[in-house]
Amino acid sequence: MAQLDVFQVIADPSRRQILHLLSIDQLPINIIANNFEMSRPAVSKHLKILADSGFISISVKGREHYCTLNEDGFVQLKNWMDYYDNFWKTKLQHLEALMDQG
Amino acid sequence: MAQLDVFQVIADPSRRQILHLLSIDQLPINIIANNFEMSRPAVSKHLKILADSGFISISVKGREHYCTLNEDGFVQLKNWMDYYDNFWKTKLQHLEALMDQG
DNA sequence: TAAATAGGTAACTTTAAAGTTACTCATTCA
DNA sequence: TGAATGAGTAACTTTAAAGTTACCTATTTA
Repeated sequence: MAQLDVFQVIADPSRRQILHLLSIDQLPINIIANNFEMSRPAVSKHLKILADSGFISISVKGREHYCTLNEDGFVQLKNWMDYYDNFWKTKLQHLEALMDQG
Repeated sequence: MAQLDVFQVIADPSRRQILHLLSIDQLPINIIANNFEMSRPAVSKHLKILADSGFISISVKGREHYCTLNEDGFVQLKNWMDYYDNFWKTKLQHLEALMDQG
């Protein structure tokens, strides 16, 4: 399967909403689906994408599949963010250095 | 115009590559376009999207349009990231608290 | 001032993503 | 054990995004 792009994964508002739900509590798939207008199979697809890209884990308990947040996907995003965080921090420090000189 | 979703904006690999280029130096549009296989109008569209969503600023110098990174777009992403950073930090602290008890 | 350079935009095509319905399997419970 | 519940998946449709080409304007320079 083609490696999923984490940026592509969180581009979808529904998927971000799912992540937010799961940041409050772990939930079985039907409960998640109840929070959306769209059909359960649609939610199911989103969950598969989130699982394949490392944002959630799914554990089967009887006939229920519980979803939990998984740090892996977030780490990839954070690495990207950190680069630009550092860019802006460095820029600010540079400005401060100029101020000190002046 | 419909408000642009910053997550949607950075979902495109070309746009992220543009941001990376601009983290090294500010550049006029043609120079940016030279770094890509795609046509200049395609790059131009990406730049408009990046500008409209607050990731870059464009300043006209004669017939050249210089592109620079703009912090606004990044801040929106960072706010989102911080929520989940906090989620994982809190979770770790909770685990540590359990360890201390046990 | 004509040619070259820098860039915007409209019209169109292609493609992939997100949704749907219909079907299937597995588990639970009455 | 049959009905209900929880969930996966295949086949299809629709839509929006990303790219293209063609054409236009503005600025610079020879």
